[in-house]
Amino acid sequence: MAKAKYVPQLLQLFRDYGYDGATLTKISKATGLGKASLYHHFPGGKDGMVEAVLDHLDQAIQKHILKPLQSEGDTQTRFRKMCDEIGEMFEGGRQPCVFAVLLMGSSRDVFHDKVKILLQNWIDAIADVLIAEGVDKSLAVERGEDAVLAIEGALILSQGLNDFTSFRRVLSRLPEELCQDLE
Amino acid sequence: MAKAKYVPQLLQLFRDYGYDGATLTKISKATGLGKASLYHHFPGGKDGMVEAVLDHLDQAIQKHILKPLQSEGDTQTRFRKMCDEIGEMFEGGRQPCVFAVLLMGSSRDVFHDKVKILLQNWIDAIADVLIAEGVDKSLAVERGEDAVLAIEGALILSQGLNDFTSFRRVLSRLPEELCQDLE
DNA sequence: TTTACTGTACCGTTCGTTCGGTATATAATC
DNA sequence: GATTATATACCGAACGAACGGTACAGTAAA
Repeated sequence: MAKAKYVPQLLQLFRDYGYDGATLTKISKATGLGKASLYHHFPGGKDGMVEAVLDHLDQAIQKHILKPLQSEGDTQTRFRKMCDEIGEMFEGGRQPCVFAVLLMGSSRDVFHDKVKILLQNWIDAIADVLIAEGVDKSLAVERGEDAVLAIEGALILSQGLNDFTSFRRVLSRLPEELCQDLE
Repeated sequence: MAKAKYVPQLLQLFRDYGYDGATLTKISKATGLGKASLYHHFPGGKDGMVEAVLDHLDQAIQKHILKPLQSEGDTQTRFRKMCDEIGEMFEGGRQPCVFAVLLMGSSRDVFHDKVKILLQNWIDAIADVLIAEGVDKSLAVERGEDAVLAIEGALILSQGLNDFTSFRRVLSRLPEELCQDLE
């Protein structure tokens, strides 16, 4: 499937222009595919393209976030690994989160359910690590939420201010914060 | 000026649908004003409406955030007041932040500068309080950034999960966090 | 009689989508 | 081996609908 070639380009377009702003003309120009050809690869149209992007992201999260969390070694080191990967995924804060993009604007109603699941998975993955370390479940979930929330907020602030130090700061202190009061 | 009547409705429309999604047809329907009337009140068209909303927000921030911060009384109590106001402004996490909305999508290039200034003002207002309490300037700015960042992130997470507890949690612990290590 | 406002009809443009059809390559049939 | 089918990849042109925006005559109020 040649989809693998186009999905990353679609991801970039939706990050740059949002759902409404990423017009088929822009997509056509960026991918080099005619509009009709786009509908050959993505019969679901524009919405289908977003679905493909979200599926791709689901796998990317599993690979770059869940896997580091479930690897061997010290807990804080594993969180460190996750944060390193996140730093790369968002290019040091220069790239917005597609989840946030899709939640803002007219695309919210259509993709809210899928985004919710992906966010939930992310939070749960962090919480599960803490639970395995003996942290109370509700506290572990709270810390998972706080972690994701800090990352999302840091992305918005970094892009809003055109200054990416806050994103780096959040990522660098996150492992320690997550592990506070551990055994 | 009858603008005062329409600007809050515009704010709501942009929050709900984003810049691209808030079409003139929707705006016309929601305000009860025909297109011609809209252009009479907002000669700048859609962009002019956003400008009006941002100006309105600038005043609202001064009234509901800067004023509580500069009032009399205990520092932590003043932060508490600010957080209460913020809780109301975003209806407990149910309303997205227009800044974030405008930063996502095709409207980013047009309004980025204005949004940046408003975010900066907000951060500075928090930092100034801490500086007046003897906190080192760079640390004070960091804390201001962390506060705004947590609020923005909590809004995204709350709306993404359809669960507003994280927003409330962030607001409730923020005053104490901001005041840590204060004499 | 001027000014503030509005309804209607319309402009050109762009939106997402679809149709009809053309290459090219592989597979099946003779 | 030559000849059909079948599937995949791709595109130009056009579709109706909706977009942001405007021209203008008309009404209401001062």
